[in-house]
Amino acid sequence: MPEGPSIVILKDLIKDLYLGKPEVLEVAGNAKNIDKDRLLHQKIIDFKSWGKHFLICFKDFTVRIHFMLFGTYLLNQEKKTPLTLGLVLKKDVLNFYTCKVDLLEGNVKEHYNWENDIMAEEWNSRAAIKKLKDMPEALVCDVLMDQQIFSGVGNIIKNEVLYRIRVHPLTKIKSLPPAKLKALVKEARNYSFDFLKWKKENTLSKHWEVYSQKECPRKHNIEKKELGKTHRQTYYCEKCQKLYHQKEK
DNA sequence: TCCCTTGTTATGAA
DNA sequence: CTTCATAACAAGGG
Repeated sequence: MPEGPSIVILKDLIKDLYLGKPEVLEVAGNAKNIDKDRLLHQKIIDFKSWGKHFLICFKDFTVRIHFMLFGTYLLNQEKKTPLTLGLVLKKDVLNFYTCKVDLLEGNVKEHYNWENDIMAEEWNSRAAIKKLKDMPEALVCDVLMDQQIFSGVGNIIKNEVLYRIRVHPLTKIKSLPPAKLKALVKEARNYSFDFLKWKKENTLSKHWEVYSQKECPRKHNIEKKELGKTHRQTYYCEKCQKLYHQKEK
């Protein structure tokens, strides 16, 4: 569920149902961070996504849903786990489980910059490159997960992008040849759209080249280690992916 | 049954 | 004050 492309699937699914502005007829769920009465009898004016955030926009505020690691949603269905937020609309019921819910006041555009949403039309690769150049000591496995640079990229995308560009996860930004830096930014977006396509086809895992794999496409052994600041699992091929070192003067 | 994870934040140490 | 590391939380699949 949680990486950016999956949120786009949810947004598209719901947007297709509602060309108009549905009114919230009932609000259910145990979400504590928000005053549910705020939503009652209000019209939803838009559904948006930003990175891993799903946004339900009202005139004066926006409800933000973050699915974290285990979050799910159901359309016109229920399940046994406690409901975090349920919205009853005229035609449909939207149920969200195991997610974090927040209310953002005012215009949603004041809260987000879509230039760093990896899935957005507004995506700005030059801005991403500039931010990367400002953190020369950072590791490539960490920067890909940085939501201020690549909003929407998660652990799967991180691993697959690094394999695609044949760069070792422990390479520092300052050591990356310029062409590889560009490729990093370009593939972060490219792979995210492949992820979107394959997720819709239900073939995502079939296309993994390193993530959760035992060997890479060239039949080399895959390493699986907790790397980077956050110690997230990193899958990579020592033979295919090059560890760049900055040249000593 | 146990182990693992598409993620983030609160907390406290340094 | 800031930065960093660790703990905490969650549900379902293999």
